[in-house]
Amino acid sequence: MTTPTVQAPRGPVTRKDVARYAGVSTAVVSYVVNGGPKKVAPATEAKVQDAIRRLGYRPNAAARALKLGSSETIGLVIPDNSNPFFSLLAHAVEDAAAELGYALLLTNSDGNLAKELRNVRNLAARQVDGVILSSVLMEPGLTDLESAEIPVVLLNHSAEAPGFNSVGVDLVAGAKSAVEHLIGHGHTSIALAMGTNTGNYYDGREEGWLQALAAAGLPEGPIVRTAFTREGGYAAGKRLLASASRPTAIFATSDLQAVGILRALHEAGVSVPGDIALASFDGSAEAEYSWPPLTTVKQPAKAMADAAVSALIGAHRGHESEQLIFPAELQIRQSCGCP
Amino acid sequence: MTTPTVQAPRGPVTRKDVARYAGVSTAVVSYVVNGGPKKVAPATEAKVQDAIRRLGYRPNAAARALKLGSSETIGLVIPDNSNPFFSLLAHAVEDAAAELGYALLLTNSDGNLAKELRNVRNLAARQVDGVILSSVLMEPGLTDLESAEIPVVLLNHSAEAPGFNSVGVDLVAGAKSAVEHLIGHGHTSIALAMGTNTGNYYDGREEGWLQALAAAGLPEGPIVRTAFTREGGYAAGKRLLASASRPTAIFATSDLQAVGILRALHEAGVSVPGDIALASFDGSAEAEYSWPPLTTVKQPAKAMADAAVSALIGAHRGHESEQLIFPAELQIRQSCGCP
DNA sequence: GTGAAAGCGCTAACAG
DNA sequence: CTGTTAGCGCTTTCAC
Repeated sequence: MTTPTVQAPRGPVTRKDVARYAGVSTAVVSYVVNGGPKKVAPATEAKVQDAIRRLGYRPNAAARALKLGSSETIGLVIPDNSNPFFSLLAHAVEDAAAELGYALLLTNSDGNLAKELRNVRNLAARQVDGVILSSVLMEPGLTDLESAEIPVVLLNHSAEAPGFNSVGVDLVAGAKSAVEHLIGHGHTSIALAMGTNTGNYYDGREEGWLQALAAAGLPEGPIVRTAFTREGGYAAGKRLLASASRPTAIFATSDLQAVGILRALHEAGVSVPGDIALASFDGSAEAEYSWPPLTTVKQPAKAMADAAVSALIGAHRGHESEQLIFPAELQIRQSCGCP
Repeated sequence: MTTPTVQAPRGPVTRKDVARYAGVSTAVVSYVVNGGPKKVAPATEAKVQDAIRRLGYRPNAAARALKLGSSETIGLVIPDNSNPFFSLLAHAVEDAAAELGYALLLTNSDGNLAKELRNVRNLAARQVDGVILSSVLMEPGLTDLESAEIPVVLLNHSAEAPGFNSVGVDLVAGAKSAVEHLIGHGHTSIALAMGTNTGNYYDGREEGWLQALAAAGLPEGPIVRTAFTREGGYAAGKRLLASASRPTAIFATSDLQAVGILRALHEAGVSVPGDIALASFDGSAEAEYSWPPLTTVKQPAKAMADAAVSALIGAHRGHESEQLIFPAELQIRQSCGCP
């Protein structure tokens, strides 16, 4: 029998078991597990490491969190991770958090204010070290986080939000560039398929569309307001097609809506971009594979996620809150009329 | 001054503060917070509730987790939540978990075995109460979870996995039904665009395709093996188009691949379903909005997620492991040739 | 370089 | 019905 007599410790093995096995104190085990704060003699360290391996010891995160007051976990609240843009964002947030050793508690609010509030509250109760919130509201109610002194950053938030850290995208400039591009193709009647937010605040994309039109001396095209979904876009497309003043181009405020519009257009036998040109916003992967591929304003999801996470983790009490706005870049494909 | 003298407790307020404020013991606070295990006089309860509200008390989840040995959290490991099917699944899992009061720690493995392992390990260390794993492997290495006695269920896992709880879909029957449908349209040369797993085990969808062909006395069409992505499908489409024996129909093992194939077909000017018919697998929302809309085998994501969560939460030690296989239903749209 | 011990916030026996 | 208290597993100060 070469195997040492490891009496299988009943139940999970704790730091105490390791200490006993290695013949040291529990403190020493802590020192080697955490690489500090005290130095340990190489020989002792080896003994401990060996004990850890043999016993299959895994530190208890809950105990650690209790002691340290930090769970090394952050919470993410997004409207819907089935939306390609948000799933991309969520993935990027997870990566950025993991990089720093944080795990991600994901919650969907389904665009529902009550659910958003519930999720935030729940996250606060779970001692997360911070919350990244993509709110349906312009000024989310964050009393729970505030009273728990949990840092927040608003993600995908492009409006003013004094007092909050936020990261968003330049909606106005992004939308403007898309509409200008459509204008460059010779269009003079450009509709807007505007997504409706629960919060119902004024959206920069509408402003950008307006500005581009005005700058070119063009009249306001028709606006149809609809959900930020494929279904919403589909409905918008049909309405636009039926309207007396049928536009020759459409700017949609999300790729998902554009995909819906595309379907409506195809069903009606109108050719894109021949009869009606189309551009949208988000730059999700789906936009690249629609037919025709969508010209879209691409949001730098990865960069935004990184910024949100580091703003959150770096957000030490007393920091000035800052509002980061990233530029969005027009990604030209074929739906606009480019070859 | 009508406001009672609430000396703002420095730092987070604990159960002790509440007890002091309400003039009761900490145990009583516990009883009212948890609704048990002891009864509390209504008057006392009211006092405590009031104290809780006034002080803004929120129980510390870490302490609770430490004491109870349960974090009320489950971990989910999926290949990629940017894949519409997985993002749908993740959303469904989150809903099902939330229903039972559990939060969801989300991790992506990016189809990468090392990352999958790392994520599982990390989740185990975080004292999750269970892990739902959509592994790249047929028989994932779960030593970390086993030694930590953390229950697992394999999700989206349709192969045999003795000893594990698993929930999956009937790949063979699903694929077969799609291919049979294509055969019903008169096709005799039906290609397979087969997704490649890292695990590289035999996939039931290939089997289903084969069976349908054999049952109809048809020769095996060409197979092209490619990634489970839009890009993979695109490459597959081009290869199929270029091959000497160009098929008249294609069965793709995922919607994403079908979307890629669609792009290749459109670019080549071949009409769908006129020149080449197409059917795929998953039933994601994206399939409904492609052009033409995809006939696809729909996986019951919601039901699968529910089953996985209840198998996990209900998974008491000693339970027999069971393997749930859900039927997948053919969703007929236009890409197959139906009007 | 190592160990003893206090205590993080909470639950639930046990005692009154 | 309410209070006292031990202890969950861990970190870290303080003493040796």
